[in-house]
Amino acid sequence: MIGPRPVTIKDVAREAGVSYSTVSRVLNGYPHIHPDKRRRVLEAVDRLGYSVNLQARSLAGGHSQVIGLIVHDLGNPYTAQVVQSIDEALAHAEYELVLHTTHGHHHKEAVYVDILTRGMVDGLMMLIPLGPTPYLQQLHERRFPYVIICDHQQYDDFSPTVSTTSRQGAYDVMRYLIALGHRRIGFITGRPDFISAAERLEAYKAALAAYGLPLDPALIYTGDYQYRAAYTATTALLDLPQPPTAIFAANDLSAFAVYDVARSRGLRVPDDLSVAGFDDVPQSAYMHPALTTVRQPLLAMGEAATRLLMDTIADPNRPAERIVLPTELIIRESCQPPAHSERPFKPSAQPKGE
Amino acid sequence: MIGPRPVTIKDVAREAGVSYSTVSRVLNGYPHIHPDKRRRVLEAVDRLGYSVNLQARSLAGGHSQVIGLIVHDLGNPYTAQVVQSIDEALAHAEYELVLHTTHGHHHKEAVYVDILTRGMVDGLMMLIPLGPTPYLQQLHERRFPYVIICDHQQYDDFSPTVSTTSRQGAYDVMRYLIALGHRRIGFITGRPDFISAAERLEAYKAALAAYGLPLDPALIYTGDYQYRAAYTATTALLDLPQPPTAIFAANDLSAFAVYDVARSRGLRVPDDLSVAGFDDVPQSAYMHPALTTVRQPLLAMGEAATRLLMDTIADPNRPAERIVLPTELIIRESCQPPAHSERPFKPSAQPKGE
DNA sequence: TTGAAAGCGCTAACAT
DNA sequence: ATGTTAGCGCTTTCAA
Repeated sequence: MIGPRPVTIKDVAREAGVSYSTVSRVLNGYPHIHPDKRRRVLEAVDRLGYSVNLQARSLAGGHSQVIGLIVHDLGNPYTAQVVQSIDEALAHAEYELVLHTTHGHHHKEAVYVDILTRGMVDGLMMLIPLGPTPYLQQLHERRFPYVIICDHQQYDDFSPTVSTTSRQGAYDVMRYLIALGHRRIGFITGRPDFISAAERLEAYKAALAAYGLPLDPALIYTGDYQYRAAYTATTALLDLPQPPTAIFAANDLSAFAVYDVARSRGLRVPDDLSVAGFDDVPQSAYMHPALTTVRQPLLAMGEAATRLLMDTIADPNRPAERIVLPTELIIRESCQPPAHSERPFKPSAQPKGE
Repeated sequence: MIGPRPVTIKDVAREAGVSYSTVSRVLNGYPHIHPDKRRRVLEAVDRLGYSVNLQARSLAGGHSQVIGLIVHDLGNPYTAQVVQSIDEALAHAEYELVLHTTHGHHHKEAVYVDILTRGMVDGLMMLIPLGPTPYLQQLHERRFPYVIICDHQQYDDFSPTVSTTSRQGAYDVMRYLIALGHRRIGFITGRPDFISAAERLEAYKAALAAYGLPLDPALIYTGDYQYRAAYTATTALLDLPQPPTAIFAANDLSAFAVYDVARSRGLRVPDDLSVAGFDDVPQSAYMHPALTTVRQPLLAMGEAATRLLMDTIADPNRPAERIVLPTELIIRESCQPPAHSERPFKPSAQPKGE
């Protein structure tokens, strides 16, 4: 890189006729400065078009005003939305965003954490759908500010966390489907190594149990949150001797696959088959029929995570806060009572447990 | 941040029993080093778990191994896809990604460019749908490596650019629709201040002219690449005394709105109304009917941009290369000959011009 | 082939 | 209230 040397703090100092630490003080909002000098510095900054070199500031022990975000996969709408809201919230707080994607390789997480926390960033956000790992423990011991965003509630007991009532959300779907009168409800799971997948499966089982419905293992088919696996799963489910009257897919994308299999077999949704998803990605509302699903408060998650991280940066010793955001059952058009039931099944009493 | 002090190059030097500039040399692949010392250094690095502080390296005149990406809006699938592919390509090249979103505020572009190019990054990528701006000129004069990604072909004449044959893509859609027999084709434009929108509109007009079809201004309705405006536009178009038999929307999201308006009026796509979009975002294939659209080579764009930037970093004085990637007409299910035409209209001769 | 030392631009003591 | 100075961790001369 050739061309005019960037304007440094020293240029400003010379231009304003003050020492360069005074310039630094003005720039960092240090209180006791003669109004005159402050004005002169500000003018010089303006005139010269100076702006701070974040690397240098950070190296010198200041803050970098950069935060690192490590995500698992940028490709799905869920992640993309959360990233966007984090990005927006961070912009308000005048922070830069360094983004790292592990592309699904878990071993890269620790590497990226290491790179980023070596002076590069003031804080770290992790949007990684996995369980506890050693680097979190280290981060915690170093009192390095970080926050975890996950769509379930338990990670470990020392990490600041933003999560959602996703288990409850899955339960809500099931309760809704059961109340509609469905007794054979198929379930397409998420990627089994994700905690979120296990949680939703548990909720599926819990709801069945709570309403005294039998658990038929044949109705549970393992997916991976992707279209293709869900397509296969749906085919298998509908080929069952006693096929389900409703299918609950562990995420919206999987639900879209259910739509397509149904359509290819001349089955109408919801008349012949009810379908519910999870996430409420933007296109779910545009589908036909519009998908009944569980909304994850994606925007709120990003905002909460940002606030939590800012608080932690301000005081790295504060106890780990955990924010749990509510999911919401979004009832649209893809579910109705099963074709052959005379009328919706009304749970007469309280479910057992819950 | 408290806790164990990060391992520095000096620690490694002490551990290996060499001077710390030797460590630096080993780490940077400097050739003339005694194999023994090299081994000892490497072992010490391993034992201590050392990794370089990118800030310091960058400040000291090395490279930061970080590249900056400025995008206009992370929220749309188009951007998200390109960002993902850039991210992936960059990871292969062992670069970090600093992401900046202007959230549509053009005045922020220059600010971000300034921040990022002050030592923070080795190169810059811009995914911003606008025309020439002064900061590009400056970047060019400084020989600061950057590349522009836009979906049209002309930006300025000195910027390395990755673009697509998007004008041709729009023309292809029109030719296809015309060949199908449509004579009244509605057009929902993109956001007027985007060059891409103007280009697609031009292509629309050019195709009409080339095939000797009249240009009815009533058939052109201004949108903004968003669902809502396209919904309004479609309503207006279908309310015309002589409504179009086909609607070409300047992006897929707008085409989805056309679907919905059609559906709400009991019009079947494509039987009663043909619909074409632009972009080929992932969900377009899942819609029913599957959307005929123009595929932008989003992944290839990210890869090409990365390669171009790497080349420019390697030699900042190389002449600006422009890579133009082909779009592709993806014919799916949403278009067919107009209901009342006896048979598809076949352009008998070459169109005039093209 | 290697070590010593001078900065990169900045912040934060330490002076005054 | 302000100037002086010592680093932050590293790369890169410059010597040897």
